[in-house]
Amino acid sequence: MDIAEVAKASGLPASTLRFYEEKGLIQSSGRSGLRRLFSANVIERLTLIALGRSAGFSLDEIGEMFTPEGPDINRTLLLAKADELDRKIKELTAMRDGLRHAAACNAPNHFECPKFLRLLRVAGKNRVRQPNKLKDNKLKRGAQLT
Amino acid sequence: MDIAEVAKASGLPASTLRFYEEKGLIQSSGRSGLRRLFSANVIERLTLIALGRSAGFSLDEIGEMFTPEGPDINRTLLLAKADELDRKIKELTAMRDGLRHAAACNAPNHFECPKFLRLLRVAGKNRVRQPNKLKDNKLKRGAQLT
DNA sequence: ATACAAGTTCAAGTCGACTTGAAGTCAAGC
DNA sequence: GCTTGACTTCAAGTCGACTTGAACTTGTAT
Repeated sequence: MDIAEVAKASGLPASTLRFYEEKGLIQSSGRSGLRRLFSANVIERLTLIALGRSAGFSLDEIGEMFTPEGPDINRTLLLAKADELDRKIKELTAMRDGLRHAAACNAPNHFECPKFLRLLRVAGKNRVRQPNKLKDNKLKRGAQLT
Repeated sequence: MDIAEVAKASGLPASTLRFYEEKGLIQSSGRSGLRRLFSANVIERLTLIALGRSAGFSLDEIGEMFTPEGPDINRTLLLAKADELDRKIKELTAMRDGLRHAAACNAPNHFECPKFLRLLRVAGKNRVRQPNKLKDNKLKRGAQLT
């Protein structure tokens, strides 16, 4: 298949496919002149990648999942991610309930409402993006598995 | 309080506090020379912001929530976000089950396993980041409320 | 009075996942 | 034989949420 066919079949723009190839997530089976040729199984691979993305994996993590030979899967990583999802689900559930409560509650100040305060405690655990400084720090990916 | 106290109390770096002020999310109550002075209620405000972030709001959305006068809350937006969380929770749950299954299942190829295929369908709905092109498009924020 | 730690501003950098643009290559149809 | 349109490469741009750096000012302790 040429890149346009893959694009159509996968729903991804050609630019993304080139980008994924460059990152080593997929590979083209050859060239016809300059043009990439893909074998049909790249579609499966892309589906797996989409799955990974929507489960919250980064492209690098997904890259690590495909074992050196063949598109197999790192079970440990999978289970770790499942546990992570479990935690996130719990948090989001509390968050959702909290939001609904906040919308309904008419305490003059939400900080006086015990339900709201409980919500804040949950929210606190769920911090988003800040560790920018540990860069060449090495443990980054290892740390969460301890 | 000066910025260092707020930083310590909130757990946020001073740079973030300045950034939030510039974005209009918090305000300093005055200056002592050059230095910002904050009143204690900025902590509540920051807590609310943290809450919003961890519920998945962008800083701009959070900005919209604080009604012009006083740190009150836009209930419609809150409920809409709660519904959104509901959807995400369902997806993540399916995803988590799917991951656990994928780790356990030893079909030679996951694409032959009906459970896995069902998972893929769910994953498909949960697309991450691509609409970069609708920029001056106007409806962006309005669209999700229709 | 002077040092200096801690504040300030403003511009630029970072991170991940792509997208966009410019400039070039090439197979196929007229 | 020449245009055309789909492909190619490579560099640079984008988006959100901050962080970092350089150059500067100031309150406080000595």
